[in-house]
Amino acid sequence: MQPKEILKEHVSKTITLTDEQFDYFFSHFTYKTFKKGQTIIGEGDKVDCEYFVLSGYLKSFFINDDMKMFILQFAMPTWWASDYNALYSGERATVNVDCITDAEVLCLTSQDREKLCREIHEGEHFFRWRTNKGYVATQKRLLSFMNNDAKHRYEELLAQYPTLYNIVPKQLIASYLGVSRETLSRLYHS
Amino acid sequence: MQPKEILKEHVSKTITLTDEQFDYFFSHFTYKTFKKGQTIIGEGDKVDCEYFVLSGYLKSFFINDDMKMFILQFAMPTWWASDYNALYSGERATVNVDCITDAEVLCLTSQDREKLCREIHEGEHFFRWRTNKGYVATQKRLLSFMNNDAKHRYEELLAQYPTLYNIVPKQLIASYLGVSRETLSRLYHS
DNA sequence: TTATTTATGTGACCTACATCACATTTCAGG
DNA sequence: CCTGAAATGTGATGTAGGTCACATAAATAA
Repeated sequence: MQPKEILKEHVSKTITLTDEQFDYFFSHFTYKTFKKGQTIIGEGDKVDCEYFVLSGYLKSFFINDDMKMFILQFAMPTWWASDYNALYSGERATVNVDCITDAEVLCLTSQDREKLCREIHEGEHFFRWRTNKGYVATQKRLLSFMNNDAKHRYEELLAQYPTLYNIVPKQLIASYLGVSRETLSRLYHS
Repeated sequence: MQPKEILKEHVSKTITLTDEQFDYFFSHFTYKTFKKGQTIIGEGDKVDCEYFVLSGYLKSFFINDDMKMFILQFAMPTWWASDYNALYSGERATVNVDCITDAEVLCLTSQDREKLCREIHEGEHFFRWRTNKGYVATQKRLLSFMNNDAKHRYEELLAQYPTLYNIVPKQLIASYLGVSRETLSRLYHS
């Protein structure tokens, strides 16, 4: 399937655009490819894009002072990724985004997103709903963090995204769950 | 300050509306008062409103199977509160909202919010940005949960919201931080 | 293929925080 | 102003999960 079709199908789940409107919408995106391991957003960068994943897997993550990594999100096809704090506030990136596998993405600059939101009311609607879904999902994850132990969170993750298990190194799964890789290893060998 | 002025000042930080537009916007809100301890949204309720706090303090929280409480958010004046999952999905409430103190709020039904978003482009813009801020804040809190220990999170909370310390029972602060009340007590007596 | 890194498994031990028990203080209602 | 009910403090003890150390396996480069 073509990038344009993938995006169209995704957007159509929330809003209805005429073909002309969608052509215009799509014209603001730039197609890019990245290699496995490549950095898309690095800490300290100026952030001006968000990324719509066409193929492959990204991760957005934070590195603390002890060089320990915490994964905020895995991004799979039709998901969006960026450092949304930096993107909306204009501050430098504190969150990194890089490629777990080779990946194809569509880039949308913050400027163009705001332009599209201004020019196409439905576009603004789309981005409101997308953000809202992200908000609710993050809140659920926060609750799960407070409420459940590591084993429970591990099972939850696998139930929700079975594909991750085969594609993503266990280290990264551990970083997502907020446990050490040793603990994760013990969890699923029991 | 009047409810209308409080909301206007709040909304003006993100968007510009003419007086007529704002009058129309405001006409969709309903003023309500609640007593300390009163439930605004209870688990299992049908949720059709979100609440803009004019005065007082609310909390939104989740109760797990062991009857343990987890606080998602304290809502203070000019903050919004609801069960946003239930509100957007139409499902029953899993998150409760109640009053820590006597409170005045403005209620906006989900229907009216969507109506306003449809009729006033700037309105949609406002709600998109508000949600985005919530999203980023929740993501930061999630990171803090993974990264920092209870003491660090405690100091972070007090630095950000010093007023909470005097108004909100320590139990609730503990529930927000995700530690037992005993542990919290030990943290700040050392 | 082999060499060299990088990911994973597993034991021993440590620590932050939970839980339970009970004392003490604070507060709201009569 | 008293009185019972919450809220808070504090000790003793348990446990999930961290950290360190090293073995093994898998992936990537040469």
